[in-house]
Amino acid sequence: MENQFVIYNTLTRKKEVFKPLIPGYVGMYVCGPTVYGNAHLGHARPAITFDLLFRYLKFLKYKVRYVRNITDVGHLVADADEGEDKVAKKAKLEMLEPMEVVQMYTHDYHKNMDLLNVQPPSIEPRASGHIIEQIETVQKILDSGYAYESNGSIYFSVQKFAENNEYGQLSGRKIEDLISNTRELDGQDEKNSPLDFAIWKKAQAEHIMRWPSPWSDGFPGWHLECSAMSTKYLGKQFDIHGGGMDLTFPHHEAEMAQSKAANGKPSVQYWMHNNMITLDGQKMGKSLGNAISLDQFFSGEHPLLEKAYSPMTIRFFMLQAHYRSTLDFSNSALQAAEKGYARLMKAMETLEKLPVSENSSVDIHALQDKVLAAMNDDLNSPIALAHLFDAVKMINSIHDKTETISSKDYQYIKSFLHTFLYDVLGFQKSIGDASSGQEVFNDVVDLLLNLRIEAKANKDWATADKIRNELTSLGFEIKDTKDGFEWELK
RNA sequence: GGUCUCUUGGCCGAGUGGCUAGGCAGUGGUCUGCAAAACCAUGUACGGCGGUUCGAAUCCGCCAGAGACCUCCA
Repeated sequence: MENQFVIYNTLTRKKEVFKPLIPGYVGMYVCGPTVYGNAHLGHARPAITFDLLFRYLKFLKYKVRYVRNITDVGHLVADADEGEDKVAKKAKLEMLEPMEVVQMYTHDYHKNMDLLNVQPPSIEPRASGHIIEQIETVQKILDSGYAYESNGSIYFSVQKFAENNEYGQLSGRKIEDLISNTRELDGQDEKNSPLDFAIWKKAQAEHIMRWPSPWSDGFPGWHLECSAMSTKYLGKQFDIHGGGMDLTFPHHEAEMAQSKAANGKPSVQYWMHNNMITLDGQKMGKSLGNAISLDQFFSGEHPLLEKAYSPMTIRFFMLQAHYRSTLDFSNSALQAAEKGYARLMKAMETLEKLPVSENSSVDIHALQDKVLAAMNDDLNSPIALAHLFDAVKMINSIHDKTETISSKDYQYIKSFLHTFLYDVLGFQKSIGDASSGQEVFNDVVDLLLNLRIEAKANKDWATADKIRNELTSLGFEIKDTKDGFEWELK
């Protein structure tokens, strides 16, 4: 059976069979964070979505170059707005250097991505480290005739570009609609048309991040960095470009136009966009002031959070929804995810000690096919997970001896589940480091519980209950089993 | 205002023109001295009104509600 990997292409609004430009190799570019605030739940969505894609492509034996940028240029303006002299006169050292801000939040982002088990991309370029490339890109666009200079700034002429190129295709917009719907904004008089966007901007006096260029001391336009850096690391044409849906317009539309203007051909084969995380039905975003940071999720320190949620709970929560659907945050949804994830991981532990039989009563290949078919259908992780819960049922049934599995099948499915859950979905076992002190501690708890077994054997319920109750009050959870006990420290 | 999208059972969340998604909660059971945990089993659904069709929650139209983008945003 032919089972091809299909992905939804925003450009064509259809699912398409994925076929890389060069067989066996994939170039993908994803818009990373603008590092001016703590990483929040919204940042985790594209990171996890495209981490899944990255991992799955590697699982399919592609050699992948994954580029995810850090935007550290263009949006950073000195805090002292409104020309307040008192603030400006204060000692310079009391103000944060822009790069200090960038460093702080980049570190925060990386730390949280690690916790979420998001693999680092192959290359993580920073906009500030590619000013030269961006200036070159501006020059190329000027040479192509689709840009013009105005008062030291360079603007991209959308209407001129649209005369013999597509503009608006990605975001489904028409030039006429764009013209009639553009708002009146300040500082638009330099532009020939409100549709035009800056690719190089002359810096105002208060703008602290600035670089020399042939046109002015200034900084590159926001959309430009992605064109320049994707071209540099992936070539003029590459396979996949990803990002949040909110970036389709204007960012990606502009990027597409710039890249084509600079390179003469369309750059991206497949555009993929993840949907938003919502809070009470509204997009969660820093600018909306309703974003909950990942640090807060992991610590539980936020008025809206009933408790702390582990990074794996967040990861599981996201993968339980399709990446192109909005996903609504709530405590009950996260707690449901937490329990579901625990059940899945518990079954993975049970998997290690399954009894094998002569024959299998279960069809492990059918299971594997269903999981992979779901992934092949535009990364349908929720369906894949649904089938993995069938696997949970299967594992538990074999454990309870109501189903059987052959040794050969056992090795096969164990290997597949390990690969799929840990390498593709990126789940991790809960981190329980067994240091030597920990082992002694474990032995002591076992000792106490063995005493309890003896007490039980003697029908000394008072002692048995005392041991259990006291341990419980210390935060242990005691479970009696057929042949003994299990415990864990909550 | 323009463009587009969404509306699924107590909650989250898939999917499909006719065949049980799944998770959590609930209920019943197994296990247990009791309990907890675990495991097994299980119900309620597709915003409203029309239309197409042998058959629609799934396609079309209208209405209602919600959201996204149009400005920095994942």
